[in-house]
Amino acid sequence: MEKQAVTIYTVAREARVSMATVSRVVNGNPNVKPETRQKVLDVIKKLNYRPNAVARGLASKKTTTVGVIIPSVTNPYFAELALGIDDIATMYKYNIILTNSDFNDDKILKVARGLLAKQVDGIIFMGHDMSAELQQEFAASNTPVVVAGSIVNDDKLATVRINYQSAAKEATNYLLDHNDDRVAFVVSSLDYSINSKYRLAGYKEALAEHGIPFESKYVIETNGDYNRAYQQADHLIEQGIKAAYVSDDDLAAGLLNGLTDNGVKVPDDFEIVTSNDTTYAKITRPTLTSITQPLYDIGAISMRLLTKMMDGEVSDTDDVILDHGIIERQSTRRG
Amino acid sequence: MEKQAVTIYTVAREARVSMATVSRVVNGNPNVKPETRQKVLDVIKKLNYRPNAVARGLASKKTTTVGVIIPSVTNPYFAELALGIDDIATMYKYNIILTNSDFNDDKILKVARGLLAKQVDGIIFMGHDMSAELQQEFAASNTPVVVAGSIVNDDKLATVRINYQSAAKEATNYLLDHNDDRVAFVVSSLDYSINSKYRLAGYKEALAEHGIPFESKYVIETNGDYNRAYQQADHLIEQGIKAAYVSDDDLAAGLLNGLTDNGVKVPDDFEIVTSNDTTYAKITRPTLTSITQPLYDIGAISMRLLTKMMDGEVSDTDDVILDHGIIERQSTRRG
DNA sequence: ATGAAAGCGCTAACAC
DNA sequence: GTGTTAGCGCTTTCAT
Repeated sequence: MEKQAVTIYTVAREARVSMATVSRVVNGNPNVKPETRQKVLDVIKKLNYRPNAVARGLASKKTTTVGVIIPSVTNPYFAELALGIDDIATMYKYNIILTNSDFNDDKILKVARGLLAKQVDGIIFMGHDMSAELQQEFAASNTPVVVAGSIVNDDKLATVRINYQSAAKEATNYLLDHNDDRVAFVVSSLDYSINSKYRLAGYKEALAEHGIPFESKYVIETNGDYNRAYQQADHLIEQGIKAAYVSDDDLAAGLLNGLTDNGVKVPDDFEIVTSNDTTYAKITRPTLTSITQPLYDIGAISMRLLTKMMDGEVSDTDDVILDHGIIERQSTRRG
Repeated sequence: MEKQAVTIYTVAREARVSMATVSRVVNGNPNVKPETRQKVLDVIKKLNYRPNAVARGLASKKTTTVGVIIPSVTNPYFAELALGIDDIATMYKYNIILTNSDFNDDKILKVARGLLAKQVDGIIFMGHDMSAELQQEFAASNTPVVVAGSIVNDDKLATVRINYQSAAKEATNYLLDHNDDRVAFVVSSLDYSINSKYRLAGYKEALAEHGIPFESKYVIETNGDYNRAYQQADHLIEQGIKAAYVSDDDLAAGLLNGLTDNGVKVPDDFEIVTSNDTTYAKITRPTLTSITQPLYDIGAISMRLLTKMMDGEVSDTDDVILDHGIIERQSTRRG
């Protein structure tokens, strides 16, 4: 079991210096005479010495590791956010402990505690709302946390995102402008404040601007992913719905395919605008008109913000709101 | 900076026992009198004590963390493998350090070294081949490694996968049986032995069985992902190709959409069989006929095998070969 | 059943 | 510029 046969001490002896000097060399501390440094470097190479990050973490109280809580790696929205997170983390030499939360509060709490036990230097949280226990856990830990790509029920946490309310409003308006007066609001769940509070408000604003009364039967909760949305397609048809603003590309793809497979022509007989402009929006046929948002950047900026917080460079936790837009594709009619 | 104000020592003093006893309680060691255990438990709860995993890792030389090297989280093939890995890891109480490798050898080497420095107990490697340095790094570390969902140029490593050669052969035969005598072999890169050695061999076998000579112009390397395959569609058309066996769903989706957008009817004028049966194969229209393989299980079994290796329960590293099949969808003609 | 004490491999004062 | 010396918070013999 001599997994770590060669330690800083071995190197020190072999190079005839103290372990402190070896430590300085390894950490790039300038207070080392060039010759000494070279001598140590030679021994390190010769012995193939590798610093033990665990020991270092214990001594320095920094693990250069951040925890990332993600609902699902198979959802392209979160996967694309993760890409930006990962790149910046790599750039700043942080490792990432990635934990799937499945949108399950119990699991989230468990993984969060695990992350804290591992002494991560910071946490990126992806997900739509937090249990009271989780909020408390984060607050008590005084470990920096940033919420990426969502807005949650805890305004003490920094978030990096777009303005979901105005995005939803614009998407709905776009549909309403096409003389679709029966526009549905399709979301995974109204339990998330991002949907029930912000997107829904945007949807209602657009309705109001067009003088169309809000009808709750046009609010659809899929309570699931692609397949659930697929199955609900005929339900929407029965309701006489002619268009939909959808909160997630996964759902939009499901709805689209469900409609198509039921003989409904998109966009001629039904229009769809989705929210995240992920690969799903480009792979489907017809392609999906979508809110555009800089997914990669949201991830990247979240991570960058976190590095600043971990370095104590930033105290205020103002939200970072990025610009969004809308891109017209084939799931909506022109003009 | 009293991040860890309460340590095992704090608990010990408060409970009027030694830290050894607290350690026993925390670790479920039976050699503790019930009353003592309860007393300690009470103090732990009262102080909200949480064991420091870093200190524990240093003392025990086990981090209960495994490293996962993944080419890309946004590729559904790897994302679906990751799902199985994650579930079993959670079940066995391991955390996962997830590192994106982008199929880049330098980056892979760096992340692998980072993982080893962090003293991970084991590594799951996803990717198609390994540099000599990486192989050496793994060999020298005596950290258990299992390769998930591929076959690589290092037969000392345990792998969990399907038989790629016979899968490719069956897919090609399926196409050839439809009287498509101009069947292309489309892969990302022949630099990977999974493609150049195994899948290509299967493709050639099928050709031989049908008495069709192998022509290298029917071998297409995309050197890229969805978009690259999309762009190559017209090139395939020009070559007079009528069908294709594709090594990755990402590429198959790109090819399909490229063909469709160029006015080529799939499956009437062109047939496609893809390899991984991921969500992509179900989301496209037409849907994609595909080799089927238990992606989730491959991930899960890889992780389970790794736990056994980490526990020293297993020494031999025989490959685990799972069954594959083929599912007919809309990208091929019936009969 | 419990405690004392010696590390695990490293960082970080502090001294010279 | 370099060495000495305490820890970091925990596990793990070894006694008792």
